Amino acid sequence: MFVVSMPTVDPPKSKRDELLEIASRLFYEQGYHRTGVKQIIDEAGIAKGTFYSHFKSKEALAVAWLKARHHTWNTWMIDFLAEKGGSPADRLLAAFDFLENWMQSCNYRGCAFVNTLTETPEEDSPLRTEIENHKRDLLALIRGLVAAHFSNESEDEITQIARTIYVLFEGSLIELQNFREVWPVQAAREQVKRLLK
Amino acid sequence: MFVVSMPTVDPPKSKRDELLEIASRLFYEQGYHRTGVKQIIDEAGIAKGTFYSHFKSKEALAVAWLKARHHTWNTWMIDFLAEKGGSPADRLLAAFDFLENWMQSCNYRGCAFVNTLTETPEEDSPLRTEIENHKRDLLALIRGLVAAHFSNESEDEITQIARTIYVLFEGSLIELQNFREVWPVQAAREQVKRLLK
Amino acid sequence: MFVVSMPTVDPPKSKRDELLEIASRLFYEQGYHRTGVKQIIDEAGIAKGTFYSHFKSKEALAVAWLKARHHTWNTWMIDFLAEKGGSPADRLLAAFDFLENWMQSCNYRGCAFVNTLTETPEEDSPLRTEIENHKRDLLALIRGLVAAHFSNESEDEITQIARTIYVLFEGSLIELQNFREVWPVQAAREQVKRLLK
Amino acid sequence: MFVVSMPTVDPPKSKRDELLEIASRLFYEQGYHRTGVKQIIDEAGIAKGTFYSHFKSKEALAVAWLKARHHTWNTWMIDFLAEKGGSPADRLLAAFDFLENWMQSCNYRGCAFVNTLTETPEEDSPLRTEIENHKRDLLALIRGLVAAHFSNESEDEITQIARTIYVLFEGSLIELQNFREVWPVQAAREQVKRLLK
DNA sequence: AATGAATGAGCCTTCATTCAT
DNA sequence: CATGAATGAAGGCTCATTCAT
Repeated sequence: MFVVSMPTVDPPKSKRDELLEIASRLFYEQGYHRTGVKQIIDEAGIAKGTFYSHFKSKEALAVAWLKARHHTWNTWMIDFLAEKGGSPADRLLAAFDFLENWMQSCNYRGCAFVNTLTETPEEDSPLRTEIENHKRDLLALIRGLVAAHFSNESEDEITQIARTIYVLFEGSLIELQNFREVWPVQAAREQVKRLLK
Repeated sequence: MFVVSMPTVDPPKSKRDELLEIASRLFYEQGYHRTGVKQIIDEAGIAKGTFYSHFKSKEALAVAWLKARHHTWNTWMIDFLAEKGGSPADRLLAAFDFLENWMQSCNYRGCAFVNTLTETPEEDSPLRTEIENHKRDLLALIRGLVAAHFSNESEDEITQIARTIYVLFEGSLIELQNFREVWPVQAAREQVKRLLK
Repeated sequence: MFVVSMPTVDPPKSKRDELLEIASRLFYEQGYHRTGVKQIIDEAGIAKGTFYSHFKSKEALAVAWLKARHHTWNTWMIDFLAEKGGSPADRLLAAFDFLENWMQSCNYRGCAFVNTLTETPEEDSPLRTEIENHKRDLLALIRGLVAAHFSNESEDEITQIARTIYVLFEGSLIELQNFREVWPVQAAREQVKRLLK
Repeated sequence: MFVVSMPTVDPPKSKRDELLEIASRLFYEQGYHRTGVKQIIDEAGIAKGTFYSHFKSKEALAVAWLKARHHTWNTWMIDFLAEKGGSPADRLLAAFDFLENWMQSCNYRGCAFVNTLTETPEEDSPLRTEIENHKRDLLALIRGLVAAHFSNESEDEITQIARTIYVLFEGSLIELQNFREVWPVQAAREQVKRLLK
């Protein structure tokens, strides 16, 4: 069975990449605010100043993290969908399998973007921009698959269905985190199945 | 039109209540970790020691906050449903109207419980217990209305539908926070409408 | 074999006595500065104000503690000497047996008076007065036994021997605390044995 | 006459050394617990953060203090013995002269190691390790001189005598601190004189 | 007597960032 | 590029004591 797990990465080429990799792990596992610059540089074995020669601030690092994670996560999921499906409908359902598998990996801490969103009240924060972009792309991905599935439906109808699936996806994401049980994603997937008939 | 907004409260009877009120506002607006004890006591105009004679720790205060908010929020929503609906189905739909109204109130920062969840990786935190309790109660509320609507369906079917609606509710909650646009809740409500037919 | 241990005390008659008893235990086990008034009143189950109606300050409580301990400890040791000895010389040696037994009781934390001395740099502190009194009395006790043993020696000679034994006693006290081994007191006792020949 | 006093030190090379020097003085004069990090940094004229870039904790600073003092104090005493004596026996007696001189220096506050011992009930504290090491070395120093003096005695006998002298030394140390009078060390020295005959 | 809220200075430690070297 | 000392506000929390009730 295909198991969702972060692909192991090659040894990072640069100090910057190494910092990014360390920060990615810590930001995800502990959250943005709970992770201090000190911890990052300690784990990287570099000096304070070096850190700031690579990133102008902790926030800038977090932006880089979200940008990178956007790419990684998308690749990760799209590869999973390709592995599983089949038809657009199969792929849409596979997105929820992806979620279920991910949640069952030991370190599941929810969605990095949602977690960062709730930690960031300021609407004009650059972090919020990354988060919105990521989620818009996810919605667009879903919409693409819905459009391929329902080739005869109106644009509006397709948008509506895509949004519904998206909301189900996001709701699953957060409730898996809350309850650490699989029923939220299973309920969501069943509903999507019905939607795609 | 009925507008969702926190009912104004009477002048607090005790310093403890005042602290709780101030903390509630700050925790909600800024998040748990971004709000310092210093800020709370400054706004309350009291000394550090006084704070700790009322609450044994910042975390204990946050637990008290979530417990109180659980009650306030439930009352708030249940009153809204009573105002609007009618039938159990109407009430279920009204829950999403509630969400839409709430989101349009100027200070919407999402769900206090979800926000605190993502700030709290430790699964054994007392905060997590409050969060889970709150969400379980919300799910139970929804399930009660679904059961009243579908009196002929099996228990399993009712559970399944309730869970779906719950996931749609939670997904709306978070996406309203992300996009500050109403479409997520509208898509969710439309889906619920279909589910209840 | 006779074992040194604090005699169990009757249930305290007054709140004051109870406070004193609790504080005695905590001051001895944790030291004077490490023991807070809060901990004392918590263990006593009384309010802050009540504490200060019984003792005008934490220092006053400590003075009361040392005064009481002076009496308790003296009784404790003198009873032990009476049990053991015999001749004045036997009693002097028994003082070191007393030390050895005491040290082997699980909670040995050294001499309360010496510990408080080292925690109290201010020479004019009321605590220092109690400490000095206690030690002067101990020296006097030893001198009395030495005088009884060496009835033909000059006053000066007796004083000199008493002081030597006293210094050996004090040195044992502190080194038992440091090494948690019995050799310091055994070496001291052997020396006293020779001195008394 | 040779007077015992801390040799004046060159202007410290580094901030770290300066901090250590200031802390050494304060820890000795006021005790470990009564000396706050705040006071240390105020006297050093540096910021809080700077302190913690040099020492990871107050306890780590205290360990550094005891390590340095171990070295300083040993040098101090050994130099004194070299200055005075002569034969091993002379040196052993000179150790008590050292004590007497030291005590008469205005700031005598007893032995830093003994003082810290009584402030530190936790047997597994890193401070306790330093204290034990220091005292073991002192005992070894005494034993070396005793062995040189009594070249014909058995190892056991030498150990026994060394321990006795050590206990006399420690007893003097603490009683000089208690009474601020010279008789304890004089009594001890007389006894040592007899022991070495 | 007894309560416990109130004080405010103090506790040790961490924060993100800067800058001279 | 890299270092790491320096900043100073802020982190959560405890201290001994007072005082109105």
